[in-house]
Amino acid sequence: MLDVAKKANVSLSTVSYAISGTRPISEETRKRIFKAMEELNYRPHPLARGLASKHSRILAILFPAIERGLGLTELEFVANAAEAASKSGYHLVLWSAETNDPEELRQLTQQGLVDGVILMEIHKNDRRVNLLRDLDFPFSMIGRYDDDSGEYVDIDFQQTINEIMTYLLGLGHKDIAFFNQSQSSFEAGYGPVVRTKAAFEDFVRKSGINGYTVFCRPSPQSGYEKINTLMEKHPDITAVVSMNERAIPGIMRAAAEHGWKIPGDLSLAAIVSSVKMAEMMVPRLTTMDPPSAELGRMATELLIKSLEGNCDESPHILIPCHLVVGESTGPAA
Amino acid sequence: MLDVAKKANVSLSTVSYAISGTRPISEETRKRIFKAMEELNYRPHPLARGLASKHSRILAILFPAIERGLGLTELEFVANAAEAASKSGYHLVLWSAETNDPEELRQLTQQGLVDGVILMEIHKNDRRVNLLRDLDFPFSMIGRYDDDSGEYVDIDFQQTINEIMTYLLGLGHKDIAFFNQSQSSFEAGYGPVVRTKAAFEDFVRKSGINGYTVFCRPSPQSGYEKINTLMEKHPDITAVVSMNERAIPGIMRAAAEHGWKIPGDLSLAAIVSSVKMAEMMVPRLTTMDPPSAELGRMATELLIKSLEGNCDESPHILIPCHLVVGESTGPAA
DNA sequence: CTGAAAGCGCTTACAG
DNA sequence: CTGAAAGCGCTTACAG
Repeated sequence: MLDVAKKANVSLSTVSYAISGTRPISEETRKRIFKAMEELNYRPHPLARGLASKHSRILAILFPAIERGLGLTELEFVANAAEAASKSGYHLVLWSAETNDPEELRQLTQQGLVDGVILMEIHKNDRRVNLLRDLDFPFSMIGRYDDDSGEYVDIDFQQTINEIMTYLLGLGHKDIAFFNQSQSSFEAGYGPVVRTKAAFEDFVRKSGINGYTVFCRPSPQSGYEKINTLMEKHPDITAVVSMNERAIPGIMRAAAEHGWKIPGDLSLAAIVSSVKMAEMMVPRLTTMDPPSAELGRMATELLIKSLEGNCDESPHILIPCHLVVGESTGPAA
Repeated sequence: MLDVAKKANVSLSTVSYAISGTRPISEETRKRIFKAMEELNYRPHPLARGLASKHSRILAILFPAIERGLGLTELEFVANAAEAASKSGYHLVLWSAETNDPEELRQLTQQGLVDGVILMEIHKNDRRVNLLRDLDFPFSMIGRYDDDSGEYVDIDFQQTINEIMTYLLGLGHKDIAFFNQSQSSFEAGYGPVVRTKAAFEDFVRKSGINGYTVFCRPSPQSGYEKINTLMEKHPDITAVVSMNERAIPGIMRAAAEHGWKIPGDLSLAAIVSSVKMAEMMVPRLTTMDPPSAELGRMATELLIKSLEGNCDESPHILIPCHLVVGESTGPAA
C-alpha cells in the first residue's frame, strides 16, 4: 500500500480512502491511485483491514449435526450462502456445532473472527438464538424463532401444505396421511415439523377430509413399519404426503408388497424434498421443491445488510415450495 | 492481552510466549498467566495474530460448480474438512470457483487471507494445480494429479472396481456393463472417470469376461436411453455397475418396462454412491460406499501438517470404497 | 480535497 | 527464563 501511495504521489491514507470510498477524492487523484494499484498488482490485506476496522468481512454459517443427517438442502444453503457472501466481498466460514449446545458458538463469537452468523435448523426457544441475542451479536436465520423476531428467511410451510393438499383434493383424495419427521424432533420444537403439522391439521379441519398425522424416524425401515400399521387401521387412505425423505423408500416397499400400485392405488407426494431427490425414485416423485438456494442466498444478504446498516428493520421473508408433479400421484382410486 | 499481562505481573511478550509455547516459561509464571486469562475470560484475537505472524490459520476449500451438480459426497467432504480444521484450531472458508478458470483462485491466494487451499474434482492437467504450483502456494487435493505429485488423498478406484467385479463374478455374471459418467467429463480428464474406465477394462481383459463401457450424462433420461440401446445390442448382459448415480433411476425404469426383475434378471450395483443414497432406491441398491468423510478429513490434516512443517514429504493416500450389499444384486440368470 | 500519526492486538527478533 | 520495542498492513480521528 505504501508502494502504491508513493507511485501515485499521495499519502498512505489517501490510498486507503480511495479504496474504501469513505471520503471524497478528486477524480484525478483517484485515477492515479487506481492505476498505480493496477500496475503494482496491489491487493488489500484482509487481516490488516479487519484488525484496524474491527470488521473482518467474514461470516460464519453454523452447520448443525442433525439426527436425520445432512442432505442436499443443507448443501444448497451453504453453497449459495458462500456465493452470496463472495459477491458482497465477504468470506464464509463453516462452523459445525451442536444445535442445543451454544458453548461452541459463544467461543466463536468471542474470538472476534467473524462479523456475523447464519443459523439454520431453528428450534423453539433455540438456545443459540437466545445466546446471540444476549450477546447482541449479529445473526440471521434460515428458519424462524418462536416469537417471529429477528431477521429470517424461511419456507412458507402453510402455503406449501395448502398447495399440495389442494392438488391432491383436486385429484379426488379424501383420506390423506401426512408423514412428518420424528416425534422427538417435534418435541424439540423443530420449526418445520411443528409448522407443517399445524398447517396439515388446519387444512384437514377446514376442508372436512380425513387426515392422519404420522411421526416417523428418518429411515426406510421406520417408514415401512409406520405405513403398514397405518393402512391396517385406515385402509381408506389413498394418498400420502411425506416431509420425511428417508421414509419414502419404506413406503414404496410396503406398497409393492401389498400390491398397491403407485399412483394407481396410492398417491405419494413429498414436500420439502428437492426435485433432484424426487428424480432418484421410480416412479418419479411428485414433490414440493424447496427454495434452498434462495434461502441460503437471502439469509446471507439479510445479514450483510444489517451489518452494513442498510437494514429495513428485521425483514421476515417467507418463500413457498414449488409443486413439481411427477408420476407418483394420480386420481383417487 | 495487556490486562492479562498486568494481572499476572509479567510483560506482554511473556503472555504471548506462554500462549504459543514457542519458548520456555517457568511453570509458576505460566500458571499465573493462564489463571489471569481464565479470570479475565481472555481470547486471543485471530486477526491480530494472523497479521503479526503471517499465518491466518484459515484454510479454504474450493467448491467446484460441476456438471452433475453437487451431491452428498461433496457435502461430506466439506463438513468433515471443516470439522478437522476446527480440531486443529483452523477455520475453513468455502470458496466456490469454476474448475477450469483459475483466475478466482489466483485472487483468493493473493489476498493473503488463507494459509492453504483444499482442491477437489481434480482433472488431468488441472489448471488450478498448475497455478498453485507456480505460486508455490500450499494446497492439498481430494483426488490426484496426472503425475501423482503433491499431497493428496483419493479413492482407490482400481481396488473399488476390482472388489465389485469380483463380487459380481462370484455371483456368476460374465456379461457386465459399466455406466460411467459423461463422455465430456472423460474427455476433460476427470480423475474418477478416467481411472474407473481403465480399471474396468483392465479387469475385463484379465478375467476374460465380456465388459461394456458406457458414458452417460447425469440424468435418469440418459440412463434410460443408454441402457435400452445397450441391451438391444447385447442382450446377454446380466449386470450393470454404475458410477453414475443419476442414471440409475433410468436404468430401473427401463428394466421395469421390459419386465426384467432386479436382481432376478438384471443385477445393478452402484460405485462411489453413498449408502444413504443407495437406501433411497427400491430395491435397495448394492453399492461401493465411498469414504467421503475420511477423504475430507484427511485432505485437511495433510494440508495442516504441511503448513506446520510436519510433513513426511507429500503423502499419497488411497482409500478404497466399501462394499455394502443391498437387494439389487443376485446370482446371474 | 489531502496528510501526518496513532492505533487495532498480536508476534518475534534483539537484548539481558 | 524474561522484557522492551519494532512491526504486521491497514483505518480513522485530527488537522489543515
